[in-house]
Amino acid sequence: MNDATANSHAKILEVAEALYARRGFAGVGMRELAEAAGLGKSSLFHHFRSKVQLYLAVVERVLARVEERVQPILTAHAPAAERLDRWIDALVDAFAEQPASARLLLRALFEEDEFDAADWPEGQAAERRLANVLDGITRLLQQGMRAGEFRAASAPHVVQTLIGATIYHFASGEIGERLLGGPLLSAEAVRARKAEMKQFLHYGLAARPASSDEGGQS
Amino acid sequence: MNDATANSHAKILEVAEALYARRGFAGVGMRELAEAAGLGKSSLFHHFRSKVQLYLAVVERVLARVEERVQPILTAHAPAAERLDRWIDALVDAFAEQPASARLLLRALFEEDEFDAADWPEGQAAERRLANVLDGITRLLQQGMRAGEFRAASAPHVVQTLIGATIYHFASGEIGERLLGGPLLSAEAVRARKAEMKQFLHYGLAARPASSDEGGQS
DNA sequence: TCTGGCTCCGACCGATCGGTCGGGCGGCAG
DNA sequence: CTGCCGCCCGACCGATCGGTCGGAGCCAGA
Repeated sequence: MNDATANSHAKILEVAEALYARRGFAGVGMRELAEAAGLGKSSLFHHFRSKVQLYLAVVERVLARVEERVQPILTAHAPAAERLDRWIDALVDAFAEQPASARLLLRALFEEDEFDAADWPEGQAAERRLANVLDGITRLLQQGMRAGEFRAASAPHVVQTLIGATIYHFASGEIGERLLGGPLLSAEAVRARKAEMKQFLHYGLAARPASSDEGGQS
Repeated sequence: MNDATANSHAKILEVAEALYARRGFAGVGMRELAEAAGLGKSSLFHHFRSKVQLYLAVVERVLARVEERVQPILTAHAPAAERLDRWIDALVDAFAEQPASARLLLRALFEEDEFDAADWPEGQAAERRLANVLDGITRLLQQGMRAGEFRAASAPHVVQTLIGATIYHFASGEIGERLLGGPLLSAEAVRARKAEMKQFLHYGLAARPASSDEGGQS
């Protein structure tokens, strides 16, 4: 694979990521995509066997970037609670730097059955990456619960909310800014988001049972 | 409009909501939709002028259901903090009862430019509903801040996270259940979610700056 | 200079897209 | 019974869909 090939390949992925993030898999045609990449439509099929393969490659690339940021933290030498803090930092950073990723990922998570079972012979690469990330954070939670750092009952709940809120936040675009009354991506906003997430984390994971209203009020 | 017409109309909207929620606007064709509704394709165009109009009608119906649940609470006689609690309850209930709504709404929020500016002459009904809901919660926040019930700086942030996390949660389907290790929609899960959201709310809006980790632990 | 292998392209394929058209059918007012 | 009107349909339209094919241009090794 020489430079020209690699360049076209990368250019296609780049352009495709932007377009798929904006209008989704079904909403973007190969013609439009080719034109945006400065190629003929046939050339796309030289680099990727089919539209589905191209889309999966795009999703996989996004997940790979996230994984690369987030996964090394899991094995660090530190208490689970601190690793979880850093994990959140990394996740927020990853999305803040490339907000299109958040949109694409949000769509992709809900498009599973947009072409399910079909073609897609061994496109599991993307799925494997997603499973890696989810399994990683799940294991981290279990470690924290075993070590008594987290409240067992609500840990998955809290992290689920955390991930959802983060992805949603950076994907929300103008709607989010309208409610927020300010920019989503300024350095300050990113810092504020990290702080908010960590507060939520510590509150949700470490606080006393606090299950609504019964509690051991002796 | 006699009964038969009304029935077809409603049936179409119902079927369309389910399909659009699963595969998005561009992913569902009028043929498929007609077949699912038990009609000929031409008949769809008798009830709705175009595909875009049908889609907007579906989105508007979803937003109307949410608005209907959520809006009356704003004018109740109660402290802002309590109204916000009830607002969250209503939002969670609305999505929990019809989880397809959450998916559709999540997609719709990010599909604005899927057909932007185009056809769509006066389809603002959906947009108006959305603006109503967002303005309503924004006003409630302002009331709470003026009354000193909320911390002014972070209120919009917190509510943005709240809405995002709630929609994401109920839209997340199997991916969410995988991370959670259990069902999303059981009565217990819904209760737990409400509790979690309210905790987050009170912590985020009312607590002291709460710089992470000091705490009274002697 | 010839040759094999790449990257790329224009032209073309059958299928499907959103949308239109003319008419069939049934109930209801006259 | 007749005429009209609202609901529905099959057949059809041009445009676009994802994908294929044969070859043009180019560079490397002989």
